[in-house]
Formats: sequence, structure tokens, C-alpha cells
Amino acid sequence: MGYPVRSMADARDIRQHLESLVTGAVRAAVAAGELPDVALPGATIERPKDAANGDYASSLPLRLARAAMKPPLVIAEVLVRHLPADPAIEAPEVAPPGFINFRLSNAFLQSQVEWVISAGERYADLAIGAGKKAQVEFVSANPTGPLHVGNGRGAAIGDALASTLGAAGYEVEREYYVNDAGTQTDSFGDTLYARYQQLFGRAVDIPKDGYPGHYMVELASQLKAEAGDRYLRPEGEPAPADLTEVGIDLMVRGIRSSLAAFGVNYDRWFSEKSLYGASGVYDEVMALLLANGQLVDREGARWFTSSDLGEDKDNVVVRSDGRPTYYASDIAYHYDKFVKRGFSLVIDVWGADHHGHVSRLKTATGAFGADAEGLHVLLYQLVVLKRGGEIVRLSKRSGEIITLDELIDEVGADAARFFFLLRSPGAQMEFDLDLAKKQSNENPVFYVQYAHARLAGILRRATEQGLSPEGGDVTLLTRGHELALVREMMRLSEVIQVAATTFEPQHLPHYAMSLATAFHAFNDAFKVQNDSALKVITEDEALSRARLRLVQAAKISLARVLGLMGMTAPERMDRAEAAIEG
RNA sequence: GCGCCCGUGGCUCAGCGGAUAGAGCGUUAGGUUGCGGACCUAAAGGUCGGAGGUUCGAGUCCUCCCGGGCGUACCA
Repeated sequence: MGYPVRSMADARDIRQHLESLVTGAVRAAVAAGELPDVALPGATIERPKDAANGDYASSLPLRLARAAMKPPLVIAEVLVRHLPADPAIEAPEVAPPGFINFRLSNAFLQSQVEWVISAGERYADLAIGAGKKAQVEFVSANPTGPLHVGNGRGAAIGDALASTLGAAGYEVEREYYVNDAGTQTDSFGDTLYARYQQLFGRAVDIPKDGYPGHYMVELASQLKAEAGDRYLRPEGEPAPADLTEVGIDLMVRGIRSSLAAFGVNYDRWFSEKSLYGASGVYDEVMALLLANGQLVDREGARWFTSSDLGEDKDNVVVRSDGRPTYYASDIAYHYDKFVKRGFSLVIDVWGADHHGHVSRLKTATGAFGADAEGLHVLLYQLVVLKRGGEIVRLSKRSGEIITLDELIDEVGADAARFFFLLRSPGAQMEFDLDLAKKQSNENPVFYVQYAHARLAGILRRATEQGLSPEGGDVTLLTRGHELALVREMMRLSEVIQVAATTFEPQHLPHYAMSLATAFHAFNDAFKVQNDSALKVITEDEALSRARLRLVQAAKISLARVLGLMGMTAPERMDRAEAAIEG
């Protein structure tokens, strides 16, 4: 009762707090002549795997043993003697082979419930990106066809990463780079015109390097429906000059709505073509590289002399026909990102088939004077689809793809996102369509969302009974299942910190599952034992309010991580017919 | 050939150089007539592809080998 909640550290800096306690103990031990004056390694506070070893542990004695010429256990005991009492933790313990284990005090854990509630939607926000501008560019698929399932993986990863960086304090922008210039755009336009002409009864073949997919027929139909024969030219004459652009715009419109259906909204759609327009970005960076002596004309083309900068070979930036390559566009684009717009952290989310491009882009980034360290290319591996036990390989341009729209239709955006995020980007993943749409306990998506719905249900029920969490006394929360839930809630900031610094969003869904587990176990504990003293809502009103306070905080935590993943946090679950018939 | 990614229980995959390698699904044995069981508890199941090395300590770092994927364009 009356514990000075605000004066304590919160979950965001408890590790740092413990670290400073330990280093303080080292200084004290050195001053007392019990330890030689040795250099300290950093970051020694860890999370023991086994809860029996406490909430946090320091391995400093193990690291110090050699330099201090003393056994780790002896060092640990010396340090523990010099550790001051602290309200956030119980008495530290020494454990072989030389750890110092810390257990958080109940008072501290209880205080976190209030902390979470006061932080609300911003709970677990960090400041590691404060004052820095970050950009996440993702999907950026060619607007020559609809998005497929693989693009969905990039969308889920990029969007979640952007949200996570936002939570870590960065000012974040989401961007889609529209490849509306270049050779693929041309053959797209040629295909579109061929399909368009076919609709008017002309016997025209699509170009051999064109796009055979059926969606091009649909696109032509859409064009005909919207514009009639306005784009038709006499037989044998070339397509009207603006047809390609109109087609690209239609395609981009479709891509934009697919992504919106997936819950992804961009701050900016950046046109590749704009690099060559009035902005003058392309001319500017090329002039810069030329002045640096990093461009040479050879064999009729213009080359970037990347081999001088450690690359395997030089690369063409201007073809012999005078048109810039994709590489040239990308150099200009990243010049725009770093130099023109001042992002200090730039993340490109690419499919792994582009990995050959990473190194030379970084080299170019350094060449125009930006800090290439600020550029992170996050590669994600292929998606293999599985349906009915069969593997469906996604192949580009085969015309036979499974679109993102179809995936959303079939399994829903939430489930698709969760499964995409669950796997580390670097691992090839198998996407089991049957599992993802299964509305049963085989599906972890429902497990997590159900936990949130249950939390909401409890609060709803309490309100009906005239009970609210207001004024709940958190110091009444002393049972194992209650405190275990608080411990799990506290991990969120660590998860955000790891995800935001390693750019690995897979930590989010894994954390969401264990938070849901902690809640389900808490929720179940009192039911199983049929012990009225263990119910969330009991005759004991004070205890009920305290538990509701915890429920409120848990709901905030779970909603936060669902939000970071771009998933909805449902107040109730709608059971679909599929589950009932089964 | 060279370069990058991946190889962890039956399946799909986590695992910031630390203490007995984890989860979900599947399997087995229980609980649960519920503030929404799409729940909970427990068990069985792995020489972390192989061999060396660094370290007080290696699934994690280094080298080599094996297997799978991708790249190695004046395509993107």
C-alpha cells in the first residue's frame, strides 16, 4: 500500500538500473581492496532461460575471473556483499558457475501495472531513435502485375518494422518505390496494347517478352470499360504515347487497394520517373560521381567504377542506347533518400532474389557521400505455398500466381500477417493455406486474438456488474499467475528494443504468443480450482478491482503488440460457420 | 567457379556468446458445464547437417566439408 510507484524504474530501464548496481558494486569492492582494479565488460545483464534463476542475471563474475585472477564464485560473493538494497529487487543470489541472480520484488512488479495503464497506447515506447528520421521502403513491386503472396511477406515485414521503429522513437516514413520507368514498363505497355486491340477483334499477339498473365486481359477490359476506344489507333500503328502511363496508373491503383486491404498504408508513393524530371536528382548525383572521377565511358556505355571501391566489377549506369539502368535509378533514389531528404536510417525490404544488388548499392551510397552504415537492406526469402498438402511454387511471369488479394480473401489479413511475421525474414518459409484459415486451436493467430477478446470480455462483464478497475489496489496482486502475467507484460519493451535494433520483426509474434499464454494461464488458474478467492471478479471487491487493473494493463500490452504487427485487437471473436460444421 | 541465405524434436519454426536447447501443431494421459474451452496441466520426442578451432563457456563466432535455395545482365 502506498508504495512510491513513480519513483521506481520502469520496465524500459530496469536492465540499465541493474547494470549500474553491479558496476557500482565492482567499484565498491575495488575500493575496499577486495577486487583488483580491472576493466569492465559492458552489457552483462541477461535474462536467464530458467525462471528458477530469477528475472535477470549478471555474468560479470565469469567475465571478470581471468583478469581478476579469482574464481567466478568468489567474485560473485564479493559483489553481492557490495550490492546495496534496492526496492525493485529481492536480495541477489549467487549461483554456480558464477552468476548473480536478481529477482524483481513484488512491489516493483505491482508498480508496473500502474505504469502500463498510465502509458496507455504508448506503453513500451523507447527513445533509442529519438530525433532520428527513418524510412522503410517495402514491397515496391513492379506495377506490371498484381501483388502476389511473396509481396505479402515483404508488406507484413516492412509495415511491422516501420511500426516497431516508430515505437522505438524514430520518426518513420513508409514508402513504395514505383518502377514506372524502364524496359519492363515498355513491354508491359506493349502487352496491354495487344490485349486492348484483341478486345476490338484484332488478331494481335502479345510480345514474346511480354506479360502472359490473364490479369492483363482484365486490365485491358477495365481500360475499355473506362475509356472505350479512345486508345485505339489504326491497325499497324504504334500505341498512343500515354497508354503505358495510363496502364501503370491503373495497376498502381490496384496495388494500392490490395495493400490497403492488407492494412498497409504508405506515407509516400515515390515515382522512379520523377528522378529524371524537374527534380534533377538523377542529373545531380551523376554530375557528382562524374566530378569524383567515378564514372567512365567504355564500350559505348557509361560505367560506375565500383571495382575501385572493392566491388567485384564495374557496373553500367547508362546503356549504350543512352538509357539509364535500374542501378542508376537506385543510386539516384538513394541519393534522394539520404542527401535530399535527410534520413539517417534507411531500410529497404527486398526479396532475396535481389541480394546481388545490395553490395553495389551500399558502395554507391558511400560514393555520393552518405553514411552507408545507415542503409540496411532487409532480405526476405521465398515463400512456398502449401495447400492440401501440395506445394505450390510461386514463379514470376508464369502467369500462374496466387495474388495477395486471393490470400487475403482466403485466410484474412490478420492471419496472413501473423504467419509472415512468425518466420525470420532470412528463412525460407512454407505458408500453409489450410492451417492459416483454420478456425481452431491449431491456429496461433486465434490463440493470440482470443486472449485479447477474453480480456475485453472480462472488462465488459465487470462493467455490467458495476465494477471498474478504477482505484484498484495493485498491491493486492501477489499470486504467482498474476505476477507471471506482469513479468510477461514487462518484456514488451525488450522485444521492441531487439526488433528495432536487429530489424527482426519475428520477435513480435513470438512474444505475442507467450503473452497470450501467460494470460490464458492466469485466466484459467481460478477456474480450474473453482476457488472463489481466485476469480478475477469475486465477492471481495477490492481484490476484483485490483485484478481488473491487471486485466486492463494486460489488454493494453497485448493490443500494443498486435498493433505493431498490423493486426486487429478484437473486442470479441466471431466464430465462423466453418468451425461449427466441423 | 565465385558470392549471399538456410540446414535445430514427426511437421512448421524460435533461440541478444552464458546456467538442464524452446514454442506451436501432431501424439499420449488428465482437467475443464465456461467472467467466451478457439482454454489449461503433464508426458514422450533432439549427439542443434558433419569435422576441426577460438573461449571459463558455442545452436550462436572462425575454417573446411556435405545438402537445399538464390544470385553472379547494357532485367528489375
